[in-house]
Amino acid sequence: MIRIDSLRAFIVVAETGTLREAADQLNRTQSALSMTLKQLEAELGGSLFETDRKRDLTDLGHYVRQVALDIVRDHDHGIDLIKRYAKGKSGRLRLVSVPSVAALILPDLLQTFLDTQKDAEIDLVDTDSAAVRKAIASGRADLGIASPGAGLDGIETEFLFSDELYAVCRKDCTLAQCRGPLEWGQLQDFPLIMNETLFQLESIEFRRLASHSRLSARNILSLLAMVRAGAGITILPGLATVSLDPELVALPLADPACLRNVCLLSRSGRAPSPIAQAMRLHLRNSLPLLAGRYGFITGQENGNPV
Amino acid sequence: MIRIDSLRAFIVVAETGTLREAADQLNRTQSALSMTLKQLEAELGGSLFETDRKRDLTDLGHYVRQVALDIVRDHDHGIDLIKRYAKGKSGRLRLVSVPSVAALILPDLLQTFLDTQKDAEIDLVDTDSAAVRKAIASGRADLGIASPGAGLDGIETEFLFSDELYAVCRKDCTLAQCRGPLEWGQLQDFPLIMNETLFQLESIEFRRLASHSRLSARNILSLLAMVRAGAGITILPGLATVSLDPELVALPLADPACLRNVCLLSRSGRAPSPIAQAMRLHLRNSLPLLAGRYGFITGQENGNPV
DNA sequence: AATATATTTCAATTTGGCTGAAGGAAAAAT
DNA sequence: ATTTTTCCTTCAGCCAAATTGAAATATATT
Repeated sequence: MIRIDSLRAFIVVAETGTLREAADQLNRTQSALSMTLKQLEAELGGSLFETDRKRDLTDLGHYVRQVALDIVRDHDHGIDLIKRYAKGKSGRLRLVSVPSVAALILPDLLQTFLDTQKDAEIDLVDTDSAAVRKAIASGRADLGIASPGAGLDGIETEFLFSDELYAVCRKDCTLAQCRGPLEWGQLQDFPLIMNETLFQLESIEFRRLASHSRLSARNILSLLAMVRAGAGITILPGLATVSLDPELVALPLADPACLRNVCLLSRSGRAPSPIAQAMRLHLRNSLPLLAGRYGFITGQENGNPV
Repeated sequence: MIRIDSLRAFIVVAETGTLREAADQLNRTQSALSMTLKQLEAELGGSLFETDRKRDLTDLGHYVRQVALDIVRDHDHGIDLIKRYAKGKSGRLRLVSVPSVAALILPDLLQTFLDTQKDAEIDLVDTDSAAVRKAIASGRADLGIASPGAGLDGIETEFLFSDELYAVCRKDCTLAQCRGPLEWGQLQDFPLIMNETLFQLESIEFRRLASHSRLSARNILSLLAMVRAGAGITILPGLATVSLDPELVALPLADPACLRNVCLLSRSGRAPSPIAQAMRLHLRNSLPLLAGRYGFITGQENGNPV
């Protein structure tokens, strides 16, 4: 039987590289650790360390360490959930979101949430959609807000809202003079700076434009800096253009497929914690109220379950 | 401390609804289970069941059950990953081999290996012996199959089998008429095309022949093309002559030293990955069975540890 | 109320990890 | 090369914690 404490011990030893130091951290004698590791190795039928000294891990050791880290993290998180629930606390919600939503929508929304759930705690992290999905799939976060995008399995997707895309260019760009929604053709003479949202767009005409793009940026700030510097134009969801640099303008696009879908992601096959459940409801209730303010669409459409 | 076994016990009790039945399933007495649950409840500070009878769960019980299911499932999955990896059932093996072995022996052998190790992945690369040794020494590959040959340090060598060498010439070559194994002398009037295997051969008479050679090739295809074009004769291990061009013939050699040794190479001073270990055993077990088919020798001789 | 079923409690026992001391092997220092 | 130091393993005894079996108690069934 592999005990979880053995894995914990192994992780610490692998980290410190010495039994004695690990023994100190774990408040155990080195002999106890030595025996624990020996037993673990016997169970696996192979060594975890290259020599008696615990400095270098074997191939097996590296693998076990990786998996053990996950096992221990998941385990601790689960136990934590249970204990918090038992204590009547709502617990801590680990939320990961794309920056535009995190910056514009979540502040209000989390505020009202915290008002109703006095003892709830929220960790909010923002990154790009791919990283959000990764965090959810690996269990590092409870709830994610991002574009659906294919990719990792084990993610449950629920549609939240759609956001129209806008072309963004300098105020003095000739494009800024155009009246009415822009057709793809009108963009073709301007260098396009790609960003993550655009990889979702599947329209053929857009793909053609995109194939000529020679520049891309992940971070909105640097993306806009490039546009401001005259490196080209880009396309962004409406939310990201709410408080735009006065040098720049956001122009509507004609193609009705120009939408970014924003979804709520959670790890599938996993019991949602009460607080995650509450947040989910809160989102569904509050988003329609915010829709007018930011001009996005919370239809009854279904999401794109992956 | 909440033990994972307590959660397991609780899950079963919650499922069966009775202590006695759960006790049967878990091979434990009901009193043990009773105490386990009591301890769990003490830890949480609340009851898991509505009454002493285990039929109905409390709210806390329902929640703990949900989360416990996840915890236990994740835990078991992780432990399973580790155990499978440790047994060589999963993971990636980077294998480098000389072409003759890669082409003739490995296909079957890898197939049967993959049959038993369903989740294993193998990268197979073929090159000449020198490159194989380099790949092993540098850590670019886990396991190599090649001639021992001196050279780089840090390589562990284990004898696999010996393969007899044959002279290869055109069917219409006068040599092809000779009966019985050829003596070195009989070859001296024919231009010899050198190849990598021949650098291993240390017989003095052969060295004399070799010193007059003016042509050499690394690639078997071009080597044979030269022989077919009448550029001379060459000498190859039996495995490389298994499906010979119909224009060519392979003739046995008299010198008993005419052997190519094929060895299993691995980086020394390093614990092999479990899958490499599994492959090593598989090779040792399977090669004797193939020996008859391809006419090579898997004696109990020791390898030539470098 | 009486019987049958299910669970708790308690002392005794077993299991298994932990400690501390002694011994051995590797690295560092002389 | 030899000594010293550092680090790890091994072993016997110890101790805590889980388990058992029997007796007591609670809950359902008739």
